[in-house]
Amino acid sequence: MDERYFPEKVEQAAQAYWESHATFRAVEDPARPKYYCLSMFPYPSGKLHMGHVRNYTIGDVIARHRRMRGFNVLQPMGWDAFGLPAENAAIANRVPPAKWTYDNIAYMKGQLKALGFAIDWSRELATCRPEYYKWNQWLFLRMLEKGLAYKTTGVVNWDPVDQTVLANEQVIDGRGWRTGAPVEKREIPMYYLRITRYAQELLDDLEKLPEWPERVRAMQTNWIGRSVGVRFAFPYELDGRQEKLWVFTTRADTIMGVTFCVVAPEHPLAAHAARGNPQLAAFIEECKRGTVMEADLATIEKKGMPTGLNVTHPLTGEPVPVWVGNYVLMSYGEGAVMAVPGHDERDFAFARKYGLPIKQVIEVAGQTFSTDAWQEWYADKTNGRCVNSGKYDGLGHEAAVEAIAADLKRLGLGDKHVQWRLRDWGISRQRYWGCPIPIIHCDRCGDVPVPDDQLPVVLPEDCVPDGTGNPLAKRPDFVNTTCPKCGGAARRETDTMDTFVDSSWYYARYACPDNVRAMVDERVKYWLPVDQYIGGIEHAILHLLYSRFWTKVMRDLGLVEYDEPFTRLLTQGMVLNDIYYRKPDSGRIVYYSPADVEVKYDDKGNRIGAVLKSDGQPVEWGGLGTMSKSKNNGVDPQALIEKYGADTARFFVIFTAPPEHTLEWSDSGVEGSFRFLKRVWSFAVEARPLVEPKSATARFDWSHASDALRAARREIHLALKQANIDFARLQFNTVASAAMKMLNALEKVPRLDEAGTPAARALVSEGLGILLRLLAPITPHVAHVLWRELGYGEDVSSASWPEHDEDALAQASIEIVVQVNGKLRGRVAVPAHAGEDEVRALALADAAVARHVGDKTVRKTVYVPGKLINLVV
RNA sequence: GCCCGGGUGGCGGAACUGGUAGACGCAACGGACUUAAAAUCCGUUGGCUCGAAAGGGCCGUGCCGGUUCGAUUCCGGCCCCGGGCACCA
Repeated sequence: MDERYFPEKVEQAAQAYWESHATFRAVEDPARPKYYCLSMFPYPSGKLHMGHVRNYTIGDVIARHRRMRGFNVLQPMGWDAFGLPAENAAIANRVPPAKWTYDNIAYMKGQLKALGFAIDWSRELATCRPEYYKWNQWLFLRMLEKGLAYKTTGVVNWDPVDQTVLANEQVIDGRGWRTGAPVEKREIPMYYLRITRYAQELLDDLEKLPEWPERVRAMQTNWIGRSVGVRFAFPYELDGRQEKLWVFTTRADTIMGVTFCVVAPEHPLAAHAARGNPQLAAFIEECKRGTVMEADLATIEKKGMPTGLNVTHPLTGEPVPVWVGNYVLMSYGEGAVMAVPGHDERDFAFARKYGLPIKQVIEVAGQTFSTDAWQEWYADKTNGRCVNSGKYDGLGHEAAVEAIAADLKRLGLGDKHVQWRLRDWGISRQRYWGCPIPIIHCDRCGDVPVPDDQLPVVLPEDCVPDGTGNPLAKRPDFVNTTCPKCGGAARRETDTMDTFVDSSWYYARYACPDNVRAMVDERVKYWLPVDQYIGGIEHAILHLLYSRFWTKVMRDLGLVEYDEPFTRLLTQGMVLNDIYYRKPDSGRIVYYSPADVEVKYDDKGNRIGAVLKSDGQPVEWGGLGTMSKSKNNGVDPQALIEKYGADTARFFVIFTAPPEHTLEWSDSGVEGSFRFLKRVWSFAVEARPLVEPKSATARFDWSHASDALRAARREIHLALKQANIDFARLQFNTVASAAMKMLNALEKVPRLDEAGTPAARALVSEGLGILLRLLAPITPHVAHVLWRELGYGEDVSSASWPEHDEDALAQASIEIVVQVNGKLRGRVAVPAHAGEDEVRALALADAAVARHVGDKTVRKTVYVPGKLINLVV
C-alpha cells in the first residue's frame, strides 16, 4: 500500500478489477428485486462535457448505492447518434456524418470508462445503427395502420438561397445562419403522430408519477393545456354558399360583447379575402416572413388588417367584421378567435389600436368601466356578472356559459368543447442524418408503406451534406426504387424522422439490444419501467412527454405492459462557469478561458478584478454562464481526470451543489475535493495498524469507553443517519459532507491517549468501514482499493450498506435552547428525559434568561421536547 | 409575451415536517514545520457595536407587507436571475 494517494494507479487497479470480474454485467434474476437506473444518453458531440460528467456521476451514485442495498441493478449506456451537429460538422470539415459520429462515440466511450461508471457495456446501443432504427420504422408503420400517424402540411423555416429547411437554431435574427437571407415560412407535406389522441391520458397519468419533480409535472400539465369552453360558429355567406367561421372560447359568457373576429394569416378565409385585395395579400405575405418560433411570435407587435368580410353573430344576428391578425395561431384551436375587447386584454389593445368598438358586457360591483384604459377586473371571472347581454343579464360566469352553450346548441351553431393546447407531433425532417421514413411514393399507388420484410430502409452512410437542398434527394441510389404494390418505378421518401423519435423508446431497448426479431421481448417485463431516470431539466417537456406518449402506443400495441416509462425522475441542474472577455474598440468580443485568467481579491476576499495571465492586462467578467465553446468557458473533463483523477472529479460534482441546482465551476473547489481524498488515504495509512475488520461488525460494549471516544462515535453515527436520509431524498451533496464529518471525527481518535485500547481500535475499524462504504458510490476507486488493502473484504461495491446504531446517538444530558418571546437567550443542559416543568425551571434558573425575563410574568410556554423552550412574557 | 424554477456570509452551499440561520467545504487572514517554496498541520472568520478582558447588545436569508409564541420555511404584492416555448439535443 502506497504512503501517498496516486489516483491513476488506484483507478486503473479498480477498473481492471471491475472489467475482469464483469462486476456490472446485469443479468435477469427473478429471485432478486431489480433496479433500473438510467441517465439520459449523450449526443456524441465529440467529447464529454461537464454536464455529462455530472449527469452520469449522479446516476452512478444512485446505481452503486442501490446495488449495495441489495438490488439487481441495470445501468446501461448508449448514444443518441442522429442529429444536426453531425451535418454541421460535415459542412465544416467535409467528413461524412457517420464517420464523425462513430469516431466521437469511440472517444467518448473511453472517457466514460475512465470515470469508472458502473455501466453494463454489453447493452450499448447507438440510434444511428440500422438494427436500432429499424424499429422506429416498424412502429411508425404500425402507427400508420392505427391512424396514429398521418400526413398533412406543416409550416417550416425556409432559406430561399440554400433552398433548404432550417431548424429554429439555424435562424438568427430572422435570417438563415449560412446565407443571411431573410427566412420565410413555407408549407410542406409532413408526417404527424397523433399524440393529441392521448392528451387526456397523458394529463391524468401525471398523477401516477408522484416521484417526479412537481415543477416538471406542472410544466407538462400546462403544455398539454386542457381548457374547457365553447366551440361555436359565426355563419356567413360566401359566393352564395352558407359557410361557418368556427371559433373556440373559454369566455362564452362575454359573447354578447363580440365586436369583431380575427383569423390567422393562414386561415382559408384570409386567403379568400386577399383575392382582389392587394393590400391584404401584402399583409398576409408580410406575416409569412420571420420564423415559426412561438417565442418570437408572442413578442412581435400585434398587427391586423380588415378583410372587408362580415360574419353574423350567432345570437344577435348582427354583422361582425372579420380581421386578419398576426397574433392568431393557425395551429391552435380553429385558427380564428372571437374578439371581446371589453373583457380580453389583447383584444382591448387591438381594438384601441385600430379604433374598433369596445362594449362592456361584464360588471363587477363597485367598479366603473372605461374604454380609455384596461383594468384588471375587466377579465374577472369570479366576481363578474353579465350586463348589456339581454336575457343573460345578471348571470355569473359559469351560469352564463351554460345558458349560452345551450342556446348555441339549440341553434346548431355550437356546443361545449374541450380544447387542448397540445398539438400533434410533426416528425418529418428535411435532413440527411436521421432515420428514413419508410414510405415509397408511387405515381399510380400514392404513398405506399414499405413492407415489414423490407425493413430497415437503410440510410447510406457515405453522404457529405453541404448545407443546400436535401442531401438524400440528391442520391438516386437511395431515391429510386420500385413500388411495393405495383412494381413500377417509384421514389423513396427523403425526409427523416425527428431525433426525438429515437430517444422516445431507447430505454426499453436496453433490456434486449440483441434481439433482431422484435422491437422488445420478455426481458422488458423484468427491467421496465425505469426506476430512476436522470437528466437535464431542459428535457422537462418534449423528450419526457414524447417518451410517455410512445410508451402508451407500445402498450396499446401489446408490446409492453406498463403505462409510464419512468417511475422516478431527477432533473439535474446545469454546469456554469465564469465568463471573461475583452471588447476591443473595434472588432468582436474576445472570450478568454477562465483557466488563463487570474482573479484579484481584496483583503476580505471580495473579487476586485481579473487579469489575463499571459499579458497581465485586465479582462472583463461577464458573469456565469453555461459552459460553451462560444464563451470559451468550458472545462475539459479529460484534463481534470489526468490531473486529479476521476474520483476527485466525481466528488467535486457531487459535493459542490445539490443535484437539481446549477453547479458553479470552481478550480479551488476541485482542489478541496482532491485534498479530502488525500486525507482519506493518509488516514487509512495511519490507521492501518489499528484496523481489525472483523471487529467492525462485531458487537462491542461501548458503555466503558471514554467520553471522547463515545463522542466521536456519536458524530460518526449521526453523520451516517443523516447520510441515509439524504440518500433517500437524492441530496448527495450532504452525503459528501457527512463523509467529511466522519473523517474529521475519525482523525481525532489516533491522537487520543487511549488510541491503542480495544475501544479505540473498534471505533477506527467500525468508522473507517462505514466511511469507505459511504464513499463507495461517490468515489468508487479509492473505496475499492482501501477496502481491500485494509482487509474489509473482496469488493466494496457488493458490500452491505451500513445503518446507524441508535445506541451510539444516546446522550445522558442534552442541550435545550431557551427563547424569550421567540428570541434566543440561552442554552441549558438538561437530563435526556426531563419533562417540560423541569426544563422550564432549569431555563428560568439560567442567568441570561432570568435577565431577559426580569420581573415580568411568564404568560405562556411553548416546549418542543428535546429541542427548545420558548417563554412568552 | 406565456409556462416553470431560483435568490441565504467574500464564494459553493446546510438548516430533513414552522423551532439554535450559516453544518460541510472554498477563499482570506494568523501561526507551526521548512534554508526557501510547495505540500501538510493548528487557529480565526456574517455585519455593526459596547467592553481592558470575560462577556454583552442590535441587525441579518432579494424587496415590501401579513399570519404565528416563533418565518430562510406559510400567504399576498414587487424586483432580479435561470430553464422551456414544439426543427438544438
